[in-house]
Amino acid sequence: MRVLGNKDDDDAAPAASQDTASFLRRLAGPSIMKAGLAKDQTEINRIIAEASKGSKFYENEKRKDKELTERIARIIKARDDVLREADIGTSLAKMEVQRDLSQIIVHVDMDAFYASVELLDDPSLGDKPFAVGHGVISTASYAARKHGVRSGMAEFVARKLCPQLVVVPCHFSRYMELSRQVMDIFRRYDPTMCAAGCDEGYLNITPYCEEYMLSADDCVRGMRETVFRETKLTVSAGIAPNKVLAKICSDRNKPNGQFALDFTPAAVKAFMHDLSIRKIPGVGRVNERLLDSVGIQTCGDIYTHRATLALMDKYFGLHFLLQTYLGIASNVVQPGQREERKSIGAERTFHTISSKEDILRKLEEVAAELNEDLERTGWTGKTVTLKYKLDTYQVFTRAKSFDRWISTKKEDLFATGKELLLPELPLRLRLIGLRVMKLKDLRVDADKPGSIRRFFENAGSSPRKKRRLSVAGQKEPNDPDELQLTQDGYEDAMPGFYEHEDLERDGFDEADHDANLPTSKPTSAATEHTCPVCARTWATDNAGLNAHVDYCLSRGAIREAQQTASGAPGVLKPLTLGAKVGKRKSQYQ
DNA sequence: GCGGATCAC
DNA sequence: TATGGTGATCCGC
Repeated sequence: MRVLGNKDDDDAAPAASQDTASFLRRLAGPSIMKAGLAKDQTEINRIIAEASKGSKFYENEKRKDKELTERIARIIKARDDVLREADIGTSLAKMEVQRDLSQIIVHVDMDAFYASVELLDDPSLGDKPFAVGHGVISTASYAARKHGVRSGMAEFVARKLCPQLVVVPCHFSRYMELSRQVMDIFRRYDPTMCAAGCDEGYLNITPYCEEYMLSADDCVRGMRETVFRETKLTVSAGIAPNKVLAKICSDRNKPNGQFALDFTPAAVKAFMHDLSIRKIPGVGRVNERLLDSVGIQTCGDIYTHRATLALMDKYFGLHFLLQTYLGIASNVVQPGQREERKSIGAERTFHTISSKEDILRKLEEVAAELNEDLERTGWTGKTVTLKYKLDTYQVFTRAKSFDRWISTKKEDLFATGKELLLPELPLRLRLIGLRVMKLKDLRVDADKPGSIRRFFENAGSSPRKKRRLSVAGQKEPNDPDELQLTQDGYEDAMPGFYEHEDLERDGFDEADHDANLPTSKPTSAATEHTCPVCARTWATDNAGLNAHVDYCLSRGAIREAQQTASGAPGVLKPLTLGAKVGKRKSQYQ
């Protein structure tokens, strides 16, 4: 870099040099920025420099400017070193080479599953806004969603949003029964399909389409029609070259629709470019905020801010984000295996208790439940973890490991839990749980994967694939040069208390934030709607309304509803820097 | 190995 | 008045 005042150079007119310009500004003094609009500050600076030239003061200023210039150069070099090290261009090129478009992956997702089953069993629910759950909403009917009712929402909040809401209790055995029926249909199209919870799954329909000379779209349409014909349940589907894309696509034309991505790199990248980062599995509310803090809202922004991300790899996980930017992920579909289970536990929420007797009674109940589950499913383990939640909702865990397989007897589980809990007292508790980890399978002849019995036995578990193609003598799986696109993910989680959010078709996903405001243009079937949360009215369709309601709710409207209801101030959870984005083995590698 | 935190379903 | 249960993974220590 050039610095003003090289001996040979004094009479040159280096006005074009950035460094020179900055030195002239420096020389002009620290108050220059406050000087307001001088008529020609550059000319003034030149005159000042001319007047000072040769003085000790001038030489000292020149030295300090040189040092600053060098300091900046070191910083820039450090940045460039990091970027060179990260070598994003090469990384992207390597990833691109590994892109596999040969497999047709489908994500199938039942529409408002629990609610649809309830409607099936009680047609009188008709078009009424209703929800399934108790205390907390498991699933809202589409009519209820129009009022802003969402899964995971407290029932009292839901009633505030929709006073005429009908809430029916869960009938898990019915859901499991229909889930099994539907999964059996899916398996006709891919025998090794992977159930992901009771209401969704991943299929590889490449062999099926080939055998029956079907397009992917026709195959999936037929599959969805079959499900409806045999169960009267509707299912939405996404068709794409990998699981992450398929999952995002299945949300696109919900309910009772399907969406196929073109199987070309250009189409995939275009699809990703404007997609909200929040749509990426693994990016939840926290990571969304963290990424937003460095200017990333869409997957396209990943590339825009790649330098920042390279510098902050430790916090964000550059590899994961670059894969996301390119729309590259695993396309391996296979059923979850029993031996992949990592832990088994039981926990219960109750009204706040604080007496030692009450607390120990609850602990004992939880120990009894866990004992049942362990014995029924044939597991033991080496580590017992106690979990408790204070009446402030803060959660704590305490663990104890043994050098032997533990007894799964209720009394022994209770004793270990007690040992962990007593030192913590006194406490005001609203939840107690026990979990056993480092499992040992007591059933040597485990049921075959995909069997009905296995499905029910595993209820509540969510085994995830670790490393799929780890064949002895093969390439080291962690070789950074070897992109592991064969890594599996989204293995079958079993039914949770409620199904995940499933929004209606949107036109919201890839829109920017402004598009979530009532000023956004309606797509089709636009009529006058009023947001149940912010009370604004505008012309939109159901999808637009839902998108807006989600936006509203995500901006703290739930808290407001609570305050209105309880008169108590909402509690903002602190933002913490937790696990970095991605690096989820189940998804990418 | 432990505890906190995040995420999915 | 009032907000779930099960399981996985990652990080820092």
